[in-house]
Amino acid sequence: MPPKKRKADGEVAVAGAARPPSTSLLAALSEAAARPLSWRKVSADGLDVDYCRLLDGALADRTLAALEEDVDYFTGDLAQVFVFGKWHDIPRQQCSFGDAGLSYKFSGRTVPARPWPQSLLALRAAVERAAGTDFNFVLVNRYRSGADHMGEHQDAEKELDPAAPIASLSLGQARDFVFKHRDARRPRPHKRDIPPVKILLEHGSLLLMNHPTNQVWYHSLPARRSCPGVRVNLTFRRMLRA
DNA sequence: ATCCTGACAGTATC
DNA sequence: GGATACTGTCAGGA
Repeated sequence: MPPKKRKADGEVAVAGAARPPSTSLLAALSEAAARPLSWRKVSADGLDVDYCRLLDGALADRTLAALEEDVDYFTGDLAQVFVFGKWHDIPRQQCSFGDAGLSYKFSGRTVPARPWPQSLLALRAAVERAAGTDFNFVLVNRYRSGADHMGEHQDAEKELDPAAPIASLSLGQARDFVFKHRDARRPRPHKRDIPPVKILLEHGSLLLMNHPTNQVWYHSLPARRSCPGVRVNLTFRRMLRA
C-alpha cells in the first residue's frame, strides 16, 4: 500500500470533533490501534520486518509520560551483567512485565515478570491489535542518553514462541536500530560480506520482527552521541509456558 | 569527533 | 563432552 505522508497522522486525529482533554489514555490508544496503519516492509536474506507509526506525536508523548510515571526499573543484581570475567552495570535501564508465572533468562539469571500496570495493559492491547498477535510478556528498556545502548544479540530464547513476531514500540528519542546477518559477524575464514540493515526507530513507531529474522540476524542499538534524549522501548513477546 | 571492529573469560547450554 | 553462545568495554583504525 502507498506510504502516507507523515504529517497526516497528527492532523487526522485533530480533524474530527474536538476531544475533551479528559479522554483516557486507554481510549486514545484503543482508537489509535483501530486506525488503518501504513506499514513499510523491510526484507533481506532471512530478514522480515514491518515498520509503522502506531502513535502520533501527541499520543506518543502521553504514553511516554504515563510510562515514566508507572514503570520502575530494576536495581541491584538485576541491573548488572557478567561479561568476559567482569560485572558491569548494564548500559541502560531495564525491567519486565508479564502474565502470572512467566519469567525470562537474561545473562544467566531468571528474571521474574512483574504484573502489568494499567498503562501497559492498554498499550499491550493496542500493539496486539496492530500486530495481529497476542503477547504475554514485555521487556522494557530505557536509554537515558545517547551513550546508553544495547549490544548485538538475538531474541531467540528457547522459551519464546518462534512463530510469533516480536513487537517493538519506541517512545522518545529516535535511535538507529541495526540488524547484522549472523554470517557477517563470523570470524574471517567464513565471514560473508552482507551489509547491515539500519532502521531509524521514531517516537511512537512500531517494529515487527517476523520469523525467521531472529534466528538469522542479530540486532543492536548502538550508542549515538548526537541523540542525547531519553528513549523508552518495549518489546512485546509471546512466551511459551514451561 | 564519531563510528565500527576485534580482542577480551568464564559460565551455561546443546 | 567438545563446540558454540552469550554479554559490555576498551583500544585502535577508518
